[in-house]
Amino acid sequence: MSLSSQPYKGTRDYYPEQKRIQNYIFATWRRVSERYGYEEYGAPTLEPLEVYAAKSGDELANEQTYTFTDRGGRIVAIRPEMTPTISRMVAAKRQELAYPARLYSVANFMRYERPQRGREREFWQLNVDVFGLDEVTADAEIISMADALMKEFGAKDKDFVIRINNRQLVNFIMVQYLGLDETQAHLMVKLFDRKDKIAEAEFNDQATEILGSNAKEGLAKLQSLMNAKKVSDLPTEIKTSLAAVELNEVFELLDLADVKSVKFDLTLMRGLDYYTGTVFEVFDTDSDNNRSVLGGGRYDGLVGMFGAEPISAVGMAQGGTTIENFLDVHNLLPNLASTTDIYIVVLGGAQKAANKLAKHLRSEGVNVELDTTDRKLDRQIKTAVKKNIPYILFIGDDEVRDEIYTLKDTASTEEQKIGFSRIVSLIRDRRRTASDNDIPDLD
RNA sequence: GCGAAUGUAGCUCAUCUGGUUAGAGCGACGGGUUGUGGUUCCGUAGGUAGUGGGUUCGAUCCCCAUCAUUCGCCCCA
Repeated sequence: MSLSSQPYKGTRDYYPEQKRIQNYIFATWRRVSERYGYEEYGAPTLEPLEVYAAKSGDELANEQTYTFTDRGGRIVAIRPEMTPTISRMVAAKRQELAYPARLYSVANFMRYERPQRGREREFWQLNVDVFGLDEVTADAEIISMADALMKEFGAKDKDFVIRINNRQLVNFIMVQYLGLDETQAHLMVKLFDRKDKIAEAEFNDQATEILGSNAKEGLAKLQSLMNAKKVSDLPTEIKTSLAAVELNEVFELLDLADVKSVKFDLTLMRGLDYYTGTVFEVFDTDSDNNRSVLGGGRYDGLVGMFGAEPISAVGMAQGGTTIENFLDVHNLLPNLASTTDIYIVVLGGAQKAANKLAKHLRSEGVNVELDTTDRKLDRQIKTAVKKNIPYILFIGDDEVRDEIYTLKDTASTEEQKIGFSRIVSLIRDRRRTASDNDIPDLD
């Protein structure tokens, strides 16, 4: 019997070509996070299941989590998200941390779901969170970072839109304005969430059903709500509520921060139950990839779940698969070269000298792959090209004698005769330019 | 968890309403022209048609099951 070479359902193998892309995404995540003064942390892949049960939402905790029972009878979950974990970590060290605590992580997660575009069972995610700030400046900072992150990936303002809402504003509208009871409010929230996916008539039908005896008045109110493009367009009794005032401040701060692609969207909910204030989501505006590529919000109650005094929190997360799809659709994926700088092609009987040269180059910090196969020249070159190695160095009898080598730029096919020390400085220069742009590009 | 489509060589696909040894391009590998690839010439290897059953004289083709992939729903990153 032979084993299947396919990866487990919903997971991916990262060969060097894919891993380069992933590394590029990770590097961009880290760079932007650190630019805003956030520091990286790590955490266990496993957590007790109950960490998720309370606040993540029933479906995520009960049906989408990989769980098993360990030998001590404990029910263990593979983390499906980071927010409960970082909240737990902050709660544990609440007395020692310096506030505001700005933290980020790049980590993998698993969810037991049906895989489809942009959604895998194992995925990697950036998590950025700030703890200990009650003020809306924190909300604005996180959303500004979301904008900066998209820009760092090369996106333009028109490529994405940041939809912003506030959970307390939604609550206020459901309870105070529409006068719904708990059950009705819950159903209405679900309906709001689905609004973009269904026709207007269907929305109205379902809204009528939920509203029951107040349908006529309620529908009229809903209509005026849906027409509001800005917070200030909302009916007076709503826009003077605390939540609306705060949301408006968030928009003002974003405007000051020059964040352009923002939009008030009363139907934006986000699925997770732990959000308590601002919620936002970055959507791709391209019709081929009309989906969320980043999301987040304020969740002031989660740290307090771990027995500590409550600590306010605002955070966001971006999935590696979704951003990769975004970059693909918008043609923003850079041409990423190998981490190997030079591939040495050996001619005639120069193998010994080539070995020595490789050793010298490596001792100067140059990444060198040496062809030891004695194959025909074109085969050796093909290997270097296929691996996307930026330079090919030829060494044969002439080169050994003169100590001047032929160095070929793989992408441009241009060649130069060059000595040892100049090769080293050339590679160093290239590395420096590459890290300035932070795109290890061939061009 | 629900619905739909798909599954033939490493990849992209053929195989004309079931009919003898399943083909092509690209790729891989080897060699030639004796120091230059992505746009040379010659050659070689590689498929129990996802898997398991069934119908039939005969199945890549029809039926059932199962696995996988893709696209939706649910949910969400």
